Amino acid sequence: MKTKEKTCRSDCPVAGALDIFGDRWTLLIVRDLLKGKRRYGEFLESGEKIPTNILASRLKRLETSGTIKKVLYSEHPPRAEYYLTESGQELGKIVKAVFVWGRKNVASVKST
Amino acid sequence: MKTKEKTCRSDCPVAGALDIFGDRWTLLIVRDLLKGKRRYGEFLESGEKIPTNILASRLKRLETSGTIKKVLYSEHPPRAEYYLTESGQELGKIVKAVFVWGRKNVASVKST
DNA sequence: GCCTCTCACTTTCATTATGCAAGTGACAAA
DNA sequence: TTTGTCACTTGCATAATGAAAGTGAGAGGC
Repeated sequence: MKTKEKTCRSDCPVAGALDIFGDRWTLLIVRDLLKGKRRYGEFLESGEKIPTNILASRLKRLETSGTIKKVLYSEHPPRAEYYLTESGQELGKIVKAVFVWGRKNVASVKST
Repeated sequence: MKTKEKTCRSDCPVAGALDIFGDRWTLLIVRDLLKGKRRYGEFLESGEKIPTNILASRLKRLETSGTIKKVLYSEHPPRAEYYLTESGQELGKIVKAVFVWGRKNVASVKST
């Protein structure tokens, strides 16, 4: 019955996907996960310097959408590591394609 | 000499690419271009109802980055059509991958 | 026990971006 | 002359972003 949890912009899969990762930070987190980063503090260390509140909100959104999974490695104090789910791995392929595209087509990056 | 026009977030190609299309609208315009849409008014008709000022700013950014090209089909009054450049076509492949990912992994879209 | 430190966030708040609506300029048609 | 269309631009209220400080749950040293 409940097909949609909230009013969507459209029924287009591209729009739906962008509602999950259509911003300047989310795919950078996926990139870091592909690099093997697992913990909150590690994501903060990346060169782009994501603000802590943004990181927290994006991790939450990725988890809610089933793209990543939060796994506790300590109960007391609560400490967690983040992993890509299967759909997250598939999103990883897109991130790799974005990497290739950016290396070839972004002016400020082409000139290595 | 002038390697970067402005301070970038990092030298990562993914970050550079997201500075061009990392938002909730830009890839929808590319999607529409893939569908054969060419004119301003056509982009406005899409189901997501992009605001006119956002559309104008995104078209400008895509043109500046060399992803699309604006071609006048009338001088007086000035009327234009937009086309994907070569790098835009390559970005189109990513949009198609996003479509496939979204259809498979976005809850509000899966249930068709 | 007490103090300091780390990790993983949360909160605050000024700044920026978004998005709705109305306005503008250049014509074409009636 | 009036109306209409296309492609934007402008104004403004609201929402998102981002810098920085704060919080809570312990761990480790003395």
